[in-house]
Amino acid sequence: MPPSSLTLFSVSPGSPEPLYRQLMDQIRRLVAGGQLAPGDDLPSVRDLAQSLTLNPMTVSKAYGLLEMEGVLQRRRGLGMQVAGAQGKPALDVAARLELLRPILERAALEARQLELDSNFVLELFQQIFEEKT
Amino acid sequence: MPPSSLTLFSVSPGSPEPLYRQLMDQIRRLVAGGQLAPGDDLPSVRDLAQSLTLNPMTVSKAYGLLEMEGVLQRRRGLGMQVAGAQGKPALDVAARLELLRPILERAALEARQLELDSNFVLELFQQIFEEKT
Amino acid sequence: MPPSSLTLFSVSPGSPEPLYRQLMDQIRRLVAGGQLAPGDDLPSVRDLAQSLTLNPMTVSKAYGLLEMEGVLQRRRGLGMQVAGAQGKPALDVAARLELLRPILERAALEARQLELDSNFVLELFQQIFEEKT
Amino acid sequence: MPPSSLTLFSVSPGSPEPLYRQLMDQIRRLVAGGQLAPGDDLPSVRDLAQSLTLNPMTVSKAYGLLEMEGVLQRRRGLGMQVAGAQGKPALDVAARLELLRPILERAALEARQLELDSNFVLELFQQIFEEKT
DNA sequence: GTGGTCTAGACCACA
DNA sequence: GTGGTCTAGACCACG
Repeated sequence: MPPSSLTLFSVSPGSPEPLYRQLMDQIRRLVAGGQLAPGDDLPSVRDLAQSLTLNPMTVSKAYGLLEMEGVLQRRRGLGMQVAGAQGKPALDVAARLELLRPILERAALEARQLELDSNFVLELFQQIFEEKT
Repeated sequence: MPPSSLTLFSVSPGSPEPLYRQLMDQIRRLVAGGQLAPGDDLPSVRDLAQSLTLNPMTVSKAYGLLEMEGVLQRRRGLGMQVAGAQGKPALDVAARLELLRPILERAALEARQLELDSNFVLELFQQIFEEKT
Repeated sequence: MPPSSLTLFSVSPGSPEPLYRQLMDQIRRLVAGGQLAPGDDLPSVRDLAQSLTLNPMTVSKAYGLLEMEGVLQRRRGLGMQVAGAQGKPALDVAARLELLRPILERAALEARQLELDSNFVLELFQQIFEEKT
Repeated sequence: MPPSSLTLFSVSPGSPEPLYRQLMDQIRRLVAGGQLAPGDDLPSVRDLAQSLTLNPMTVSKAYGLLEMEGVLQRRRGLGMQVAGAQGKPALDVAARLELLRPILERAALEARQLELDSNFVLELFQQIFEEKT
């Protein structure tokens, strides 16, 4: 159970989404996608806060709420780690797609409001998707 | 340019979305969808506020911000109306696609964190895009 | 004393400046510059209002205030005309330059806030000035 | 990034210019002139409101609009600060000149209505421009 | 009649 | 502590 890299994480201070919530969503996705596996250690509150230039309380709040959800578990004196198999089984593709649905709906809404053609939008999306891979 | 009906509008006070923002989104959509055409009058601040049981300032804030965006136009002493073609030079397709880029990048990021395959994601996106059209 | 042409006048509804005041300033300038000479007839309230798509009351207010200032004079049943020599003598160049000073100061202020070099600004100004002549 | 002093700010309640707009203009000028540098903190809404004996909402309105313009940046729970270089890509000279064009066109129009010679006008403009620098 | 500004005072979410 | 939202109610300029 290797410690997870700091480079997995990022937040956008400009977004209307609260910072602690951005973090929570992100960790949930990383766990669902398997990039954070059960037993993996998470970065310490202090390290992650420094790396993202956040207030440590913000990171702590995200960790705390995810612990309540059962996604993470606190091991006294050792930091947080991803909850084991008894917490939640890894999600299959269909379930992970469902997690993606909200943002796709929002993007589709914006595209329609911009009166954009489906083909152009899909093409741009594919291009963005692949270039950063 | 008939006055637009009060019945076009509604807000949900329970939503986390601020009331003035709900109104803005709604008006933008009505304009984009053609239910409010350039030159149409909007309900007066007071009428709309009363109809939605809102404070007039809340409506006024929405109107004011939409004026700054170029969606609406003030006619002094006469009320607001939907901005005509001269209001916005009408962005071309490429420019509008650029406006969409940020949310697509965010969606792509989330999809990658979920370890989802590009094909599945694009398919879901297309389906969402087209079903609501 | 020919009737003055409707084409001399214009207003910008988008400006923060009240419409009646825009009209007043404009007429004062046209009189100061000699394009409206003492004895010249002004367009009727109705004609001018229609030509500028203004409320006739707005035009009437401008005319009324200029009458109080002595710039215009009302001739019963015949409309307004530019006040004669006894009203105000034509302004010399220095005086007319003074009337221009406020907007030049405002333009200079904006240019400085934009950190623009005096040479570039003057060049653009000259170009604009001459192309529309 | 030191907190900016309260003593930098002032408003005149007697002016026809709205208070929030006076504040906006002042902050824009302070930023343009370098007295407020990117990264500097602004006084808190409450502090500035008390110092100017304004309602906090008035200050908040000014801050909010400047944020929309990209001049200021919100740091949640920490207050506002002057937007950094990444906020605005810093317009080049040509683009900034374009922002100046509307007022120069208006000034040229007024000058023509006053039947003023281009040389006199440019000379006065240059004089005004340079004396206040 | 229209919208715009301002105040006072309350409540909320975020860090 | 920070800013954001909303209300109630007042006053103003404009048309």
